[in-house]
Amino acid sequence: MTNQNLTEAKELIDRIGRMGAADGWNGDINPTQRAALAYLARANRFSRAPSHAADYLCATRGTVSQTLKALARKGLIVEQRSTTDKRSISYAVTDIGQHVLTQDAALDAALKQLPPAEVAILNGSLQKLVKGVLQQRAGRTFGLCRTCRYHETNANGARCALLDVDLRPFETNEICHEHEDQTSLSPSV
Amino acid sequence: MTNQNLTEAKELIDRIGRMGAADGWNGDINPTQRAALAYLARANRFSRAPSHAADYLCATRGTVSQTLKALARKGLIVEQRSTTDKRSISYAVTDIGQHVLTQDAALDAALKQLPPAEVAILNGSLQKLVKGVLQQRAGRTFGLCRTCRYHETNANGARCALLDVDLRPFETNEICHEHEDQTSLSPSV
DNA sequence: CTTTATAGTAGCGAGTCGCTATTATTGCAA
DNA sequence: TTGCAATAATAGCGACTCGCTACTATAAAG
Repeated sequence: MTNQNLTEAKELIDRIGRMGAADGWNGDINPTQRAALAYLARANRFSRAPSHAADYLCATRGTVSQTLKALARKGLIVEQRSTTDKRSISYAVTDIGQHVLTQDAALDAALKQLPPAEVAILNGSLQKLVKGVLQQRAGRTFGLCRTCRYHETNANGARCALLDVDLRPFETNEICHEHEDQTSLSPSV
Repeated sequence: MTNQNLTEAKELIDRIGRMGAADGWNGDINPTQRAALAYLARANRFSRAPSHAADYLCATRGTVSQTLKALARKGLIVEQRSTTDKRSISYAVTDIGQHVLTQDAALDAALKQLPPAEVAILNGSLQKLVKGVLQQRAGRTFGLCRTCRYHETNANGARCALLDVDLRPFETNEICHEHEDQTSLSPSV
């Protein structure tokens, strides 16, 4: 029956995701656009390019490029061209975009009905799953800045040892495209 | 920080679902078609109509109608018109369709890496979430036949008290569109 | 024997999605 | 310094999803 459980888990994940998607058609945007918007809202200033969003969303750059252009057209994000590298673009979420993000519904409510402790356990299992899938497709982890191997604290506050920049306090709670786990060194499986 | 946990849970669910979707582009079909195919493979003979799949997949009948036609075009399912009700159609998964379904990959492997006990707990939480969302959108539960309020055992074996038909043993492990929880009688919330 | 409800579908418009070019730009190396 | 491979983003294609509004059968209820 363990195999039955695996099948069921897979179906449940798919189904709950699909419900979240059906739920995400609110507020003039579609589920994919909502996911991209949510990513940008949670990503730090080094991780708001189309290619980063594509990595996170497990889609191609071409697809994400279209999605972001649609969001920009609707005024939910704004393009910010880099001065140092003229190829790259960073998108910032506007106030309207932030507001649209708050209009979630069903899944939020369902989560609130679960005991906080259970949500924590659920998070743990889901994180393991994400990590497991990531391992196979050689994807990036996109963890919180402060949980990264390159995160340091010094006299000024926080610092990223990889990019060699100081970090504002709030930034350490954002998602980073360069994130790498501290607990590595398990050579494979 | 409990609010942080809720946001994270939502993001994780979305992300793992999206990974599963990206994963589902294997074998000449897209993720939606795979989901519909998987549903038909798990549904009992009373639950394989377009409208039932639409209910399960949280999509409109129109959309699902197209998806099923695409699957039929590819030979993964076959149309079976009902003789009693000439309006309704039931789809059956072909051998080829069954074979395509086995070609999953990343998510399956990641699930296998989790301890079975953790998978069981995960299932429990996800089921509660699904139930919670369903409650809000007044959707059907689509549980296993044998866990239904109308499931009975008699001299012949199993029976459905709602549809008043005898059931073959394997059918009690299939998903049913008419499924209703036994533990009801909580008038609302 | 008409309403009224139900099951499935067609067609529309916007958009996703993988794919293959294509255009800028950057960085490295001869 | 010129040349060229890598990188970032995008355009365009074809198949498809998706919500939506009709629309056609058929079935059931009055």
